[in-house]
Amino acid sequence: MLRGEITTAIRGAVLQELAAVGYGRLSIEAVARRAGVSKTAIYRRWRSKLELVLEIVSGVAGQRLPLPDTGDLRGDLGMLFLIMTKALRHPVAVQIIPDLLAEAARNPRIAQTLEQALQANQREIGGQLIDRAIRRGELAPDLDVDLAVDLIVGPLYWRLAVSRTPLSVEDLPRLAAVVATALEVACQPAVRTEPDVHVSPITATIDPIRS
Amino acid sequence: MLRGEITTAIRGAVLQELAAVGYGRLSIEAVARRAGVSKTAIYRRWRSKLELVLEIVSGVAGQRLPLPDTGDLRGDLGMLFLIMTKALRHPVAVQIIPDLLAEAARNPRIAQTLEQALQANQREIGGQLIDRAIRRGELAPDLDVDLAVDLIVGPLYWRLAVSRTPLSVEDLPRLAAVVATALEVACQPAVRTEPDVHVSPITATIDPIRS
DNA sequence: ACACGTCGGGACGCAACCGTACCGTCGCTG
DNA sequence: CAGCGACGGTACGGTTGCGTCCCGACGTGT
Repeated sequence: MLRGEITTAIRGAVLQELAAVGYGRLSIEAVARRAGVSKTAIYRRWRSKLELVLEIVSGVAGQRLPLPDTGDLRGDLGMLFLIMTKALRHPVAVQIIPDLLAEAARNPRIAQTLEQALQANQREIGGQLIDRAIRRGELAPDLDVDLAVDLIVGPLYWRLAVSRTPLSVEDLPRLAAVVATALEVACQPAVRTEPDVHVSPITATIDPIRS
Repeated sequence: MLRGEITTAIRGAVLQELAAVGYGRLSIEAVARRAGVSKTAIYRRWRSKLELVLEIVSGVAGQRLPLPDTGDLRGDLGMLFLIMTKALRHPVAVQIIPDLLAEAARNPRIAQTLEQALQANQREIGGQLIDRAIRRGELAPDLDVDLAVDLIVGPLYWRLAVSRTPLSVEDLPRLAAVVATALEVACQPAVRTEPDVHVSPITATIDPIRS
């Protein structure tokens, strides 16, 4: 039987090593060194570096966390942003995720695993959030979901994982409000560039809630 | 005197190798092999792998391209998105940029160089775009610039470099319109969650244009 | 208590890469 | 035309990591 404590030590070491040097430079020896374990212990558990990383990462990223229903789109968005911020504030996660995403562009198996773990999870959450809003009447049913996901995830991911400019938690509701408004407008193709609209798409979308 | 043709070959090989294996696995020998050049030729020109990459990347990324003034915010955004899309469609660029951004999180010198090259350039463009809109009266002068940049760059970067879902050029104007609306709303802290507003922030922001 | 099976640790051969020292060649200059 | 200086290419020792093999230790079942 494999000793669980050693398996755990390896998992932790992989994540730390992944954050420290990235997938490209990840070496089994370094993992073993960091975990205080022999290489054999690793090779006995995983066939290769790729499977090692895939199994561990999908294990960590695959855990689905439920998105509580706050009652309205802005609240749901704020909640989602809070969860995302919490996750991407972990120095290990914020280091690993962009690295693996970059690596996924060249390694199909990594891409596939991330798709199944992270993005499926996130798309489920995003879809959930959007579906709720549609059911509430906050968003149009024919909303472009891809565009909506980009609008929801893009700005916060950019800020936290790419730009890395400090972002306080108090800013999240504002971001949520702005993104919510953008989403409400996104399903109104009539908006365009004409400033002639007097009944704005926002009120037009919000109105059904009150009726 | 150093032979320019060899220097050029090295530059190209570095970019290709960077796209193929990433910064972490980039090896001088592989670059020399790909360029059809000896290692000495490289070491004679650059002290280390870091300086090699920094110099070449900043050379490529540092070229400032002007953002034409289309007359209104939506047009400017569409133009910016077109430029971004064009840049991020290059298979080499879309591979290198996320990789270096991930690497920048652990290597301060890379972070600094990217900041100076890419982000300074981009912030200049973004700032230019925002300044113009403010001067036109499309955006409020007290706009949160950081938030605005996140809203502008985030969605498209996410779509092109992370999610990598196909995105046709025809979708860009729609994205531009949505982002523009979001920006217009972003400076109206009164919006919030109350659906009681009858005069929507959009028309409130657009109105000054017509006056 | 003993024998067996399994696990972890260290060692080994092999390959890739680093950075450098040396050597032949080319072009410029007087 | 001859000499000099700088360039590019090859060869080398050292390091690191890969994947495997063998051995000692430990626990278990009878």
